Amino acid sequence: MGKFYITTSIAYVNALPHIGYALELAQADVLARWKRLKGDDVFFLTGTDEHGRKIVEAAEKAGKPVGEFVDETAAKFKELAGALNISNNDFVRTTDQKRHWPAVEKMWRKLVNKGDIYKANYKGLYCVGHEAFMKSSELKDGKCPIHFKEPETIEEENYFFRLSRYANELESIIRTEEFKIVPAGRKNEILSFIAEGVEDVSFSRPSKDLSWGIPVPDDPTHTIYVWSDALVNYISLLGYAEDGENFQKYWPADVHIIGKDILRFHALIWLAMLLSAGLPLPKNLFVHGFITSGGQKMSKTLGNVIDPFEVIKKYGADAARYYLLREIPPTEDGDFTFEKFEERYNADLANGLGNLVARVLTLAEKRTAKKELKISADVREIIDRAWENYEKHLAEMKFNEALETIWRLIGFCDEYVDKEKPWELLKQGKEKEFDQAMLNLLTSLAHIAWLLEPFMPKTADKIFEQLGIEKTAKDEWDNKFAIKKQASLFPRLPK
RNA sequence: CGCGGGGUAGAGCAACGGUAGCUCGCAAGGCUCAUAACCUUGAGGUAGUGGGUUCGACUCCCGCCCCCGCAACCA
Repeated sequence: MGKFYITTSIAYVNALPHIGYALELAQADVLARWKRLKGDDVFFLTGTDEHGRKIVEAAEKAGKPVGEFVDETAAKFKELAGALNISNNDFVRTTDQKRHWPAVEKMWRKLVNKGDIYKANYKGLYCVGHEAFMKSSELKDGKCPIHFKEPETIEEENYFFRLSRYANELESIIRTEEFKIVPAGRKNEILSFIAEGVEDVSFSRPSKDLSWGIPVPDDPTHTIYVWSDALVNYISLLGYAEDGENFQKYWPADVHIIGKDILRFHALIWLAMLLSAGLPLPKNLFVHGFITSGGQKMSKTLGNVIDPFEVIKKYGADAARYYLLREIPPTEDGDFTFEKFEERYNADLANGLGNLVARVLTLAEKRTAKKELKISADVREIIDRAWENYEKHLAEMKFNEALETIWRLIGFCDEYVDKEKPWELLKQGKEKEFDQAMLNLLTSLAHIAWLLEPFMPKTADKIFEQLGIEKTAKDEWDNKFAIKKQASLFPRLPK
C-alpha cells in the first residue's frame, strides 16, 4: 500500500466551468477512488488558476473588481467539483497568499540561486491578432501567416528562465520515460518540439503592465509570469514553502492529468523548474483530448457550449460521469450531444444496469434463500476475469474499456437470467436450484457495484443498500444478502 | 513545401499483415423476472482514391482528394 498523489490541471477562471474541466475531474476522480479502494494513501488536488492578463480583461468585461470576479468564478469551479461528487482532498487557488504564494516565492528564489533566472531586454515581434509574441521562424514574408499583418516590434525588460539549459536533459527524461507521457503520440509531439530547438522563456511582466499576480521577490516592479506561478500549485498546497509533512509524504506526483493544450508547459517548463530547484520529478503525465459539441469545437459564438451544470442537473452526477468516461476516448477528442447522451443513458444505464438490478431484486424477493450455498465455479470464473481486465484497463487509464468490462459482466447476468429462468424453477418447486441461481446473480451484482464504485459512487452505494450488504468487505458475502428493493436506479428517458 | 488528427456497415466507433468486429438503429423469433425491458438470430461494408512492397494488406510505403483542429470567445 503506497501513497498516490494525483492532480488535475488548475482551471483558468476567466470563464465559467466548461464540460472539458468536468471530464478532467471525472478522470482524476476515478483514479483517486480506485487507488483508495486498493488501500493506497491518496492525495487528490484540483483548483483554480487566477492570475494573468486575461483574468483582468475578463473582470473588466464583467464590470467587477478583479478580486471579486475571481472569487465568484472560483466558487463556481468548486461547486462543479461538488456537483460531480469529486473526492479531491484539497482545492488550490493561486490567489491564496497564505498557502500558495510562499511556495512560488521559494521556487523563484531557488531558480535565481541556481543562476537560471536572468534579466534581459526582450525584443519581440508582437502580433496584435495573436496578442502574443511570435518567433521570426513562424512568420511568412515577415508577416503573421494567420493574420497577414506585420507584427510590431516591442521591447520590454523581463526576467527569463533558462529553459534552454535543460533541453537535453528533458529530451532524455521524456524519451526514456523516466517521466512518462501518455498517450505515446503526445510524447512524440513533445520530443519533436524539443528537436526543433527550445528557447528560454519570459518569466515575468513589468508590473506597470500587469500587476494582477505575484510580485517578483525583491523586485516589485515585475510580476511573475502566470505559468511559473500556476505550475507551482502542484507543490504549494502540500507545503513546499515550509517543507511540510504532506510535501514530504506525497511529492512527487504520481499523475498529473492535463488537457492537450497545456502539454508544453508541463513537459518542459514545469519539469525544468523542478530540475533547477533540485526537486523530484512527477512520474506520469496523462493528456486527455477535448470535447466537441456535435462534432465542432465548442464556441460561444456558435452557441454550442455544453454547460456541465445543466447536464448534471438533468441526468444526475453519476450519469454525467458515466458518459464522460465511457463515450469520450480517454486520450482523444470525443463528442458530446444530448442525443448521444440520452442514447447511452437509455441503453446502458436504464436498460442495462438499472433493469438488471430491478429484475434480479424482484426475483430475489420471492424467497429467502438458505445460507449454506456457495457461488458456482463458472460464475466465479467470469467475475474473476472481469476484475482482471478491469484492473488492467484502469492501470492504463483506459476508463472506457474498464467500463466496457463492467458492462460485459452486466450482459452476462442478463443472459444468465434468461438461461436459468429462476421463475420457472420456483414454479417447479426447484428451490435449491433457485437459491443457487439467485446467489450467483446477487454476488455478481455485488461485484458490479464494487467495480462501479470509482466511476459512479452514488449508484454503487444504492446497489449495496438494496442488496443489504456492507460495503466494507469486497468478497465473500456468502448469502448475507438482505434484499431491500427500491426505486429504479435510472428511469428510462422518454424518446 | 507550416503542424497535427482523421476518412471502415444507416449513424458512432474498434481491431489487426493471413475468415472485417462492437454499440445504436432496423427486421424476425423467444421469454414474461424486469424500466415497452431482456435473450437469440438476421439484413447491411468491393475498408476515400491511385499506385507500390508482399505468397497475402483494411492493416506497411508513396502520391492524390476530402473533413476537422492549430486567431478570437474557449479546456
